[in-house]
Amino acid sequence: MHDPTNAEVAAALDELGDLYELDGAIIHRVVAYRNAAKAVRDAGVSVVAMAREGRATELPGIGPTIQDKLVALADEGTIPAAVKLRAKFPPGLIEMMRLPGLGPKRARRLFDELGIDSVDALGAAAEEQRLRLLKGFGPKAEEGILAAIQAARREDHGQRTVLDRALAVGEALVDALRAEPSAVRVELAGSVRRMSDTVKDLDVIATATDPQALIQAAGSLEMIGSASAVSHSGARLRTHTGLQVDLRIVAPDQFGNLLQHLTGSKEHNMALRDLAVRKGLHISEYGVLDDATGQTHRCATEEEVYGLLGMSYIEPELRENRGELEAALAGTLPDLVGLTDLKGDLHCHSTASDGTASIEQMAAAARTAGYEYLAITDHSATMGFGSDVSPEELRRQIDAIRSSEVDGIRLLAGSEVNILPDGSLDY
DNA sequence: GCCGTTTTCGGCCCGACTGTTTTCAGTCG
Repeated sequence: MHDPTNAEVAAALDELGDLYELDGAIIHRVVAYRNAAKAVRDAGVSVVAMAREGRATELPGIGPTIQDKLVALADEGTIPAAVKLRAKFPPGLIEMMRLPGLGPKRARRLFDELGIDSVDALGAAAEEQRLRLLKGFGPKAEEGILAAIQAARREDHGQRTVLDRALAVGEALVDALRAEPSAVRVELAGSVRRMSDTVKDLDVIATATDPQALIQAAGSLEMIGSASAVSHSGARLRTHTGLQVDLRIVAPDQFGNLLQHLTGSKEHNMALRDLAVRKGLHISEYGVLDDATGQTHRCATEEEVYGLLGMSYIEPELRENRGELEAALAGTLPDLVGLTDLKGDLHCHSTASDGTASIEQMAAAARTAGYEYLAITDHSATMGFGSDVSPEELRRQIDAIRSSEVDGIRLLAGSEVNILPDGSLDY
């Protein structure tokens, strides 16, 4: 029997949180389990091993009670409280409460009062219009539930877009909006601004001399397929590529508040607000309310928002509540590696094998990017693809690379480059 | 259930929206 991994422990804590939520526990207790699950997921060492030594409480969000439950999970393979609750609530209930529009309270009432214990049973009951018998449920609820079930079955909900595709669409959209006469400032927010690996949708915020004109113009852009939820403050757009875009127009003196709010992450914002409350400040997308004066500070920039909390500016890429808030308070935020820090590329293929550009073209591109060196690493015949390169041809290519005349860039033959332990190059 | 340069008890992020209600609970981002 192996010790449960951190991922397994975290899943067990999340499940217990779900079960307690169905059981009607106060939300803070449920949140405590989810926080603990996150702490376990983020831990770099075995949390079960820590628990056995009584040290799991060293992790933020894990106290004596969860420490004990972790030991039980390690010793008995399960948490007794979870066993008890699983007997009370069928697994289908957890699936039901995950449907958009349903939550723990409503899922629980459907189970208690109508005996509905699975998504399938729920769908059947909605079809037969039996849900409206319940107080608080009406025709709209039945409609919404059926739509949610269909969406879940189609599995197109929860589908995410890889960053490079989302970023390309987002930057094109921002460029197009900036070209509108009514636009003053247009920026990407959300997970794409944090450079998350994948994103669910795009958030764009803007200031404008004529908000209505900009919203109208956005809906008629060539790349936009449809616009919905159009209001005085924004619109929901969908690109032809299928990506959803939430556009928000904001007053210039609140641009920083909204940009900070919509950039997230949710975890970062929750921790930031929690920290602010301890200082008597309340952060929202509209401003920062100071308990002491009753005044709400509107911030044109994010620097002002973080500054009010005594923090230096936090780069979007760091906003995941992984210690960046503490570092911003202590002034120990790291300098992020940026494109300008890249000194070269040690893996590229030319038209000599399966690349699409010549050595000279790539060297010129590398020089434009500010690189110091570029290693050409074309396939040899032993790789089994690309053109068949004999040892003689390889030698000729190395000579060609060495004799290529491109100013300001050092060209290396990949087969002859070694990276030394200290990171320097030997060739 | 966790946590504390406001507390060992009493708090725990903020606001909008929705459908169903006669003032709001539940859900969402």
